[in-house]
Amino acid sequence: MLRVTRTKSLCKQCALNGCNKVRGLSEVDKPSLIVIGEAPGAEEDIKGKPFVGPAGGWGKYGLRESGINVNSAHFMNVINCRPPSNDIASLDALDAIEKCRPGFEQELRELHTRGVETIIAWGATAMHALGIEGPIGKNRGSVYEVKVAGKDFIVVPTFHPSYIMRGMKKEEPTWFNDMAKALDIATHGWHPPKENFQLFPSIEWLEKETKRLCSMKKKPQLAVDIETAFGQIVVVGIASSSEDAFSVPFFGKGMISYWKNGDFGRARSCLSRLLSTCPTLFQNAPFDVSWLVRAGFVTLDAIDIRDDILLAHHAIHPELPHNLGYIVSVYGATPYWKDIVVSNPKTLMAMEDADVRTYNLRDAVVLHQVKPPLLDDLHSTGTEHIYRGISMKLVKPVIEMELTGMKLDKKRHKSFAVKVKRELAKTEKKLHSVAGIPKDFSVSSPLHMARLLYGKIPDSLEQKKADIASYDDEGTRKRKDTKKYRELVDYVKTVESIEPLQPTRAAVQKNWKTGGVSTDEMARTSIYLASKTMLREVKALVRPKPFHAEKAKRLERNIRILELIDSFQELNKLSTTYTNFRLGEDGHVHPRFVITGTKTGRLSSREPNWQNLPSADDEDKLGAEVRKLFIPDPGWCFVGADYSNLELRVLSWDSDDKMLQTWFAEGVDVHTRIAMSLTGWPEDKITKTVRKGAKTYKFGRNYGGSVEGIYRRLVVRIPDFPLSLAEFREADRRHFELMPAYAKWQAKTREVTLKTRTCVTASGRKRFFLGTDEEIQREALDTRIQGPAGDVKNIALIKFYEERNRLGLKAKLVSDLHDAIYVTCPKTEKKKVARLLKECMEHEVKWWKKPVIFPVEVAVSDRSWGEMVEYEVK
DNA sequence: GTCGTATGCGCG
DNA sequence: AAAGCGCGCATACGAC
Repeated sequence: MLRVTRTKSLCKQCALNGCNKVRGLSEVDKPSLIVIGEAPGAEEDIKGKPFVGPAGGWGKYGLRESGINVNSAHFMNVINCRPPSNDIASLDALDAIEKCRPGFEQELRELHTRGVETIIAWGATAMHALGIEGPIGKNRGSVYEVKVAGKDFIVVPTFHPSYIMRGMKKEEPTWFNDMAKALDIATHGWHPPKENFQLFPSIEWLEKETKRLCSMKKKPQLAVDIETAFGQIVVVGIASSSEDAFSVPFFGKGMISYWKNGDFGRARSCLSRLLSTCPTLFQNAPFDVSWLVRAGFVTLDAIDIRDDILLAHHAIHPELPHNLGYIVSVYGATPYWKDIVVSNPKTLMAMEDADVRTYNLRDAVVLHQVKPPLLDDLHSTGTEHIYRGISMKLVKPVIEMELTGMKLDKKRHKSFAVKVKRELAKTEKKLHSVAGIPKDFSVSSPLHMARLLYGKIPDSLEQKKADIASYDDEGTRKRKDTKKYRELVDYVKTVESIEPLQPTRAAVQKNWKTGGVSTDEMARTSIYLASKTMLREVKALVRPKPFHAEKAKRLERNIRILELIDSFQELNKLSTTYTNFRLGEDGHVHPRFVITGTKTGRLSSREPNWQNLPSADDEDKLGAEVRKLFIPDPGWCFVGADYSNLELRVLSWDSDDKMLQTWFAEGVDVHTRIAMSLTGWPEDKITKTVRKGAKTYKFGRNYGGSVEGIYRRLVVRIPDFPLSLAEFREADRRHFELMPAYAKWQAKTREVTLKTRTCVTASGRKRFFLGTDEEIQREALDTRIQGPAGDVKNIALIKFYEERNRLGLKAKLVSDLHDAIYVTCPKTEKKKVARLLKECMEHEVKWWKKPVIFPVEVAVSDRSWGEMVEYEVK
């Protein structure tokens, strides 16, 4: 046992004056590593031992989970005495850090002589005390060689256990990893990566190196990373191992060309040869490769994209962040380097060439570093087939979608924009003039809206008023002729001049997650419906009193305002989101599709998000125009196909629910059947409203919604839904009775999720949940449906890409809408492509040895995306 | 000014 | 006590 008393010489001058009450401690004479925290807490103070309180308990749990023998660690703090109310930032505590320093160093020296050199720093205080600057969030997981008290130590900073204890469970796996890394260093020693970088190649050197790499018998895998600025590739970094890398620069500081005269062409040939001869490795290949293809350095066909670190990490653990800095902090050895460059092109081009290229090559070599441990994890988690069989194969189809894009009908877009803006201005004017809403009222401001709906005064208003008052105080020297002052005054004036709706009878709706008031469409609709009811009641009075007329007037104002606000919201959304698209040189909009964008395996889309454009369902709405703005190239057309009821079919198949399966097999309308099963009514009694209600119910229930929660939303969305809550509960009971397999599937999913805190889909995707018990049950229910549905479509995307290549068709993939795929092709190919798309999408799935096919419906258009018409495939 | 968080809303 | 899931984007707002 080792117990270290720190020098007491400075204790008497220390503000805490505890005379190092809680001394560093290990159970053995020769500990294997050192764990440093901040300061003793209440419990430690009483017992006189470090890490015996709740945070200490969590810390030891973390150590054990990381494979560390708690008894072999030496526990110590930056200071040995408890700061008042545990406040490490207090002046007294800061004083103590200084006064305890000699003792802190003495303790580390003592340990060093015993051969202990590895330190886990729990939290920023310990990290800073060891001379490592910066925030813990960025530096955690990196390995630092530091000199303290004249001795060399290896430090791995990570989160303080109290941070994890306070509920940051999402960081827990990262925390374990960091500490396991420290254990590995304590056991096997620290071998920092070497960097053999060529930053300024001559053309001769580049050609020689290209020849050497490309003529090797076993072609080396090249890690590739690019930097871009002002629409140009500035440098391509290529790493042939975790230590050796070279730059292929094109521009230097200030966008000055790197190559002179004809050497650019020679450099370009080298790059082309490298990229089309050797297998490659990327962090986010869709980004880099689409740049490389557009720059003409390689074709999509020629490049062999063998691995992608981002995709691998996502397949292993979709919940975690996937940026390279994070992945390297867990799997790699290079200390955090991402502060070197900011994404701003101006700043990038102001940097020294050596700095930019070193950063770029570091991005490349670390890919080799982290690849082997990532492949191990893919193997041990059983997610290799997701990575190799789906994610990697999606890379090229996804790049193709981005490169293809869709042509924007400029003329139509212009008139659409004008129309939306005109309607918006009209609505706004009415809000001001007719409904008496102040001009500065912002529909997008929840604070304004809360004042209007509930008369709620924002909490921040008092502070703002106090601020204004402080301008009047003498001595503050605050000038009133400033923009800031005017804004304050205007803000208060606006909020106070909003006359709240009344009477409303609707209860204030709370946001259950944050406790704030709710001002969304549902809350507004509740008030709207209540106002309508009250108005009817007032109007129905046989002998109304004079104040009733006043009341009716106020209610009419409510109704008017809420109607106008809804149409304003709708138009505002259209105006801000869809009247300004960024176009490529080809006049196309080029959205990106992100393979790692979701936790379930769906794709996500961005810049712009192609997956949430208003659908063309409601012809009367202006939103229906948006998809019509996108047109095929001259002589080309669109072919699209969507799975019918994909998620519900996945559920019926995965749960083996005979009822649903029968309905699907018979080809009847399932939502009508569900409505019949809920109500017990015959088919002719199922109105559109009831069917809509049944659909809402089924979707909500599938994803873990409660009967009450679903009903609460349902009555607002479908005001004339005929069932009472009691009847709805009864319907729910009946529904589950009718579908015992579905009920069992849900129960089993919940049970397994709670027990394992993981979820495996039929398609073999895994999630390792980090949320609360309640959250993760709902997430698991959703993932088991959404995941396989996404993968059915992912596989179709891959199949189409491959088959199209095999057949040599001109058709190109355009878009992915979760349950639909859109393609563009010459009109002459329409028939072939329609058939091919249907065939590829209706592939047989054999997961869990239960073969199944999910049927699709095909549609085509020569005109626009918004005018697709059904197409019979022969 | 820039950033992160909250809120709301479009889609499946 | 109650809470449907998965996204991206626009705006507001407070902190730096």
